[in-house]
Amino acid sequence: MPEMPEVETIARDLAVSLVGQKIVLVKIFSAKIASHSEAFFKKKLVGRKIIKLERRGKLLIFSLSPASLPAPDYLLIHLKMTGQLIYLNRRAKIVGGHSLNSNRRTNDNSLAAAVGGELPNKYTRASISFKPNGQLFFNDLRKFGYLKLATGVELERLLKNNYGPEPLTPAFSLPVFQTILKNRTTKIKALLLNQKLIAGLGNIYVDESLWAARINPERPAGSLSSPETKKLWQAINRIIKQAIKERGTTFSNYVDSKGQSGNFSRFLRVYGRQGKKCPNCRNLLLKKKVAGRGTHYCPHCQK
DNA sequence: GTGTTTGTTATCAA
DNA sequence: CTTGATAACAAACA
Repeated sequence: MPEMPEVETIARDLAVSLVGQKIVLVKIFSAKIASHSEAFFKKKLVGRKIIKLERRGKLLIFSLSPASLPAPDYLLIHLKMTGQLIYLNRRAKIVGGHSLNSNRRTNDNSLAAAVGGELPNKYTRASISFKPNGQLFFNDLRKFGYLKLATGVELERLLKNNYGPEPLTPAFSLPVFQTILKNRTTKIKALLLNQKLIAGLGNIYVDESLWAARINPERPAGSLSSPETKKLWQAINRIIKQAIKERGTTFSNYVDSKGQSGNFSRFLRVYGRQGKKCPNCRNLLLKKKVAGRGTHYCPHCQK
């Protein structure tokens, strides 16, 4: 489940590999994940260079060099739940067998299928080939993710309407966070997952942040005291910062653009740990559905 | 066959 | 208009 730290890791790594490279071929294997036909993607992308790669929330934004024809200026890629972007720095097709992901620690078979062998594989929904070298594979078991072409105007509107301030930026100051929570009756967990209010958090980091701040996920957002709000704000920033440093969390099938797992899994305190002892108070951690999502928490110390 | 996994959006209600 | 709650989506697994 790529959230902000995972997408940030992918964006940083791919920027090193792809910026300055020219797109020479685009293949769409599953029409569902693409905003346009393969022919249209080819027409708009082939011959253009990647000049910048950014992330906003969980969205990857590839800036394309200008074309002479009116054309989309941006390629947007969203990984949603099970999307992966794997970059292979090679000219020709891989001849299967070798493993990209040597230190895999997951029992998810889709991961093994995705990066353990030949690419493209059965979950590869699109691929982009570059000059002078390399191929980017978009794998997505569940086909929730997408590739989308957008003009500058479209991108601007999309970001403005759907993405709130994000952790670790000046826009996400404590006063801004306080304003976001003020007078809201929705559960704090639902609020933190809402990308229009705060961009980048997902189920893992929300559960971890609420535990770190000792706040129950079902508390009405507006009911947090001033000290609680500050504690939660600090927890979010600290956890996201550390998760980026550790190159994200691999829980089910996340891998980075080289097929490697994220290291933050070692630092998870509540996510996926239901039935185990709370690291703070030693009581049992529980899991229940909150805001439609599996929610991990300690009923004893999260009030 | 049933329930579960989640990022995001559609839909409905107030 | 805003806000909030819930279902739906896809595919695989226990």
